[in-house]
Amino acid sequence: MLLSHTSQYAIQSLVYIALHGDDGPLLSREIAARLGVPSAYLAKILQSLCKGGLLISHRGRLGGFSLSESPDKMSLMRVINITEGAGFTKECLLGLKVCSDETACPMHPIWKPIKERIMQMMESQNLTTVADAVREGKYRLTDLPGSLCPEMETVK
Amino acid sequence: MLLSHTSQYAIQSLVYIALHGDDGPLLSREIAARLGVPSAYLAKILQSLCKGGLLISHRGRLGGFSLSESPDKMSLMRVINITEGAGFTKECLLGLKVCSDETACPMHPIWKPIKERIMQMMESQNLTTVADAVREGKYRLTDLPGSLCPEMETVK
DNA sequence: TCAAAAGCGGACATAAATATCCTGAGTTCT
DNA sequence: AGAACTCAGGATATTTATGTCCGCTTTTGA
Repeated sequence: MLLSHTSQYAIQSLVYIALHGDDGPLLSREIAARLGVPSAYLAKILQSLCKGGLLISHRGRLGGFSLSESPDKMSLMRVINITEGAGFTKECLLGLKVCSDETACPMHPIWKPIKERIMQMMESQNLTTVADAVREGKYRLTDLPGSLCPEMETVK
Repeated sequence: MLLSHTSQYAIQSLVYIALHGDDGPLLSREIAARLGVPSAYLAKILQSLCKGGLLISHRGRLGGFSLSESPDKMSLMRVINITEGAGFTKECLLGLKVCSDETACPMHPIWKPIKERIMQMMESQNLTTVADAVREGKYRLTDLPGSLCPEMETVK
């Protein structure tokens, strides 16, 4: 509801790369398979994350995608800004064209603090904090059994 | 982002009816014009709100739509349940198939309290509280100038 | 009784998000 | 150099949400 599939796939992929990308680039195809997400579509998303400066792509043999910088420098807000567009932070609950503090919709005073908390969460959470939560073992990234175990057989 | 256009139109319409529906049913066409929303589309939405039990429709001359019960008994959650479907309260931030307290996604512990607050807001706010906020004059329902003034000339 | 008014509901149209396909360009290993 | 591999990116397809159209039924007032 809050995030599009595109954003969800993007976050999942980046966290996956943060977890498993230490010894070289990861294949788009492999990431898609691990996350159980359409491969060709994910390829487009990874492309846009490259343009957005979060990923670096490598072509040819041993190619793939790797993070452009330290994962703890990449907040979820940076990801969302790329995948949802910059308007994300400005939208009104009731969909009014203009809804600022001055000309507010009737939900504004109730919605505003909640929205701020959402933004704060997106700013404070980054690829490392999420990846750590996964590594702890308490939380999952995907539905696929063992999808986060490096010892699982390689995707063909 | 959080709510679809359909839900936004639905809430706006219901509040409009709560504000102006005291002396008889209101026309779908008039509501749409006041809110600046596509008329034929809104008609469908009002229809589904009838099926959902929030509105009563009246055909023929002097027909239109009126609330089925007291506006303070209609929480926004009731509206959203009709327009977004029941899954709304269960969705995961990262889009995982199953994301409960037991098998949680990595965002779960951060997202859960925020989500609960959103639900709480939707439960506690009802057509009367929102309508009152509009009546106070501090907040708007629409972008149309004077859209909430009954003395504005009738929509033809 | 009849015409006008209003919602009903099915069919259709458009737009945006999601998903797929294919060819080309860059890279690496032999 | 050549073969195998991988991303780039344009074209296309599918799905879902949104939006439109029109003939039908119901209701009311002249």
